[in-house]
Amino acid sequence: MRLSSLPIATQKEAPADAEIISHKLMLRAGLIRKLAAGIYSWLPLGLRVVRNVERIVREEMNRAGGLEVILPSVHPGALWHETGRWDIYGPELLRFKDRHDREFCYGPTHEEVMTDIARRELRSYRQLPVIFYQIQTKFRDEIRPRFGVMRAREFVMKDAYSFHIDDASLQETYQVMYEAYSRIFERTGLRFRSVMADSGAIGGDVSHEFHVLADSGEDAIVFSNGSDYAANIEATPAPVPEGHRPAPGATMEKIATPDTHTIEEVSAMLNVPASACAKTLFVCGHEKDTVVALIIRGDHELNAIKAAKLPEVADPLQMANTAQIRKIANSNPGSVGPVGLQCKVYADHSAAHLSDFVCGANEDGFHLRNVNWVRDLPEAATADLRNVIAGDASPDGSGTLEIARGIEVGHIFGLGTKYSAPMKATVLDRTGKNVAMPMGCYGIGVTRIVAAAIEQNHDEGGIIWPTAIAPFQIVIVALNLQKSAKLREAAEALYQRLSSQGYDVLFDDRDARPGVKFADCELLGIPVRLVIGERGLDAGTIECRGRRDSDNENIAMAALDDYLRKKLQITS
RNA sequence: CGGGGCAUAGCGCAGCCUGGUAGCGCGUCUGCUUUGGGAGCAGAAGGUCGGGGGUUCGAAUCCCUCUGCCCCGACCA
Repeated sequence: MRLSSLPIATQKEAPADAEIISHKLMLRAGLIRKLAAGIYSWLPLGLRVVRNVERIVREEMNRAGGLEVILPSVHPGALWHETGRWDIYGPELLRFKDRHDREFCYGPTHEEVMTDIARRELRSYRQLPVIFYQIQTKFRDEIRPRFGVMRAREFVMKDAYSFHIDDASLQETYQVMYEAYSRIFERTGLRFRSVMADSGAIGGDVSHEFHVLADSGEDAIVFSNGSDYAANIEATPAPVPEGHRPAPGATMEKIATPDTHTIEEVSAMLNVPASACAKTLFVCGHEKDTVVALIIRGDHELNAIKAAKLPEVADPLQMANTAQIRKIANSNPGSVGPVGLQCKVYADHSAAHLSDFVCGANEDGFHLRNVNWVRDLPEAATADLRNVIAGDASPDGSGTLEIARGIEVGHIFGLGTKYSAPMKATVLDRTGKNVAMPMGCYGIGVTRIVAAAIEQNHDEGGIIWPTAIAPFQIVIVALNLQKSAKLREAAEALYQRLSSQGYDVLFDDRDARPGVKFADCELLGIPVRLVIGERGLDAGTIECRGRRDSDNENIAMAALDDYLRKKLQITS
């Protein structure tokens, strides 16, 4: 592509509403443009990256035995009623009606549609297992779209679904897909990690997530320094304290703590560590108008996924509002505690292990000190309610846990018959009996990978694309073309030659000053830059520089092919 | 959804408090000069100040309302 024919100008300043680096750079480089909140257009350079990611995904899906399809993005509501998800999916499901007043939705995921295909087409165990996949636009009406295409409402996803005669076959395919995913992310050139995950709303028992590692990631992922244990923090069990709870010491006393609301403030005022405080959180109960109290040690954080699994607690987790808290605790948030509560109380294992702890007194401006379970309040039901913290023992018993940030770009699930049973997607087994097919589903956020790649790979100058997904492998910068016909001929010839050799080449043939061209090269992040100027022309050399290099290399024209092969070593 | 904020040229912003002919930087266009790290000079185009309503002789500015967008939020107990 000739840059002179691309009518998209790069920008020095990013729009004020872009917050994270990938969003800013994508806008400045002209990869995307916003149409509405969470809805983006992909411009030529951005689309090339998307297509490269898609190509890798498609190749590996095909290699894993997947069959590509394209399913409709608009779904009849009736299909979603069959599985009950029309009612439980919530406002993220974009619903609308056609001219006949019939219900439809824009597909946020395609289990229903895929299962409908399966139940129509699949008749016999002899046809199984089968993997269908598609690469297609999804829409999820996110509460708060943000971070550009990272958390967009409309996005491109690869979703695959597998159908099986039994769980053993599902597990086999699950493993195949796990390996395919690992290859996909290796081939993108990104640093990634697979972790065990909570299967969440989609259901099933086995589940792994694939995360691109980046400090700006929204997810916390946990791994052991003593084993290969790795999991999403949501799914990591916290260790249960060992040994007996220390015996109660001094008598419980009430102390005035005016204007002291947070654990930090309380622990500073009373000069006790946060780990000797108990914080009380009220969440909405499963039964209407009930609340449940959750007690967590002061230095710990509530894990919403774990809490929502408690039988008395509403799923998804919803915090009680101030009015509900006042009603049950007789005080405002900031002074609440577990002593004397009339509602169901759960204590995290670590909180249940506390003796002589500090907590709110259920009276505004007061806290209690030297509080003890059994002696001062009934023993609470215990559960794992907290996020693990760095240094906790690994759940598999070897090593301690460390925490890193990640961007979730892939997720695979063993679904079982969660969809096939209600939708009656059955086949005949060897004995001639109808059985519901266990299913797996496997997703990759194609457009999110593009943003994640930038989050992980950028510098002050701009994007640094991994070669495999870069919009172009090579950029030819021709300096002062207008001054020398000879220079122009040489640049043209090089562009033609490299293009015909199969390289994706961007030719900066604009009549712009050198500084402008160099700055754009860095912003666009093309892996290899070749500069043609008067300097090397007569000497028969060309100036080469990798995007991450700090210096130029002058390569003899004859040696250019070797240089490029080495620099761009493309894995496949 | 709750709370906060913003909306003025393609992008970034000022002007608003204290009402009186809409500005700056970048970008764009023309010309000349310049040409190895986002050039200089001269000129130009481009805005119904998000929409609607009100107050006023007069509204970007004050008031009401609608819309759009952004940020924060279940981690405060």
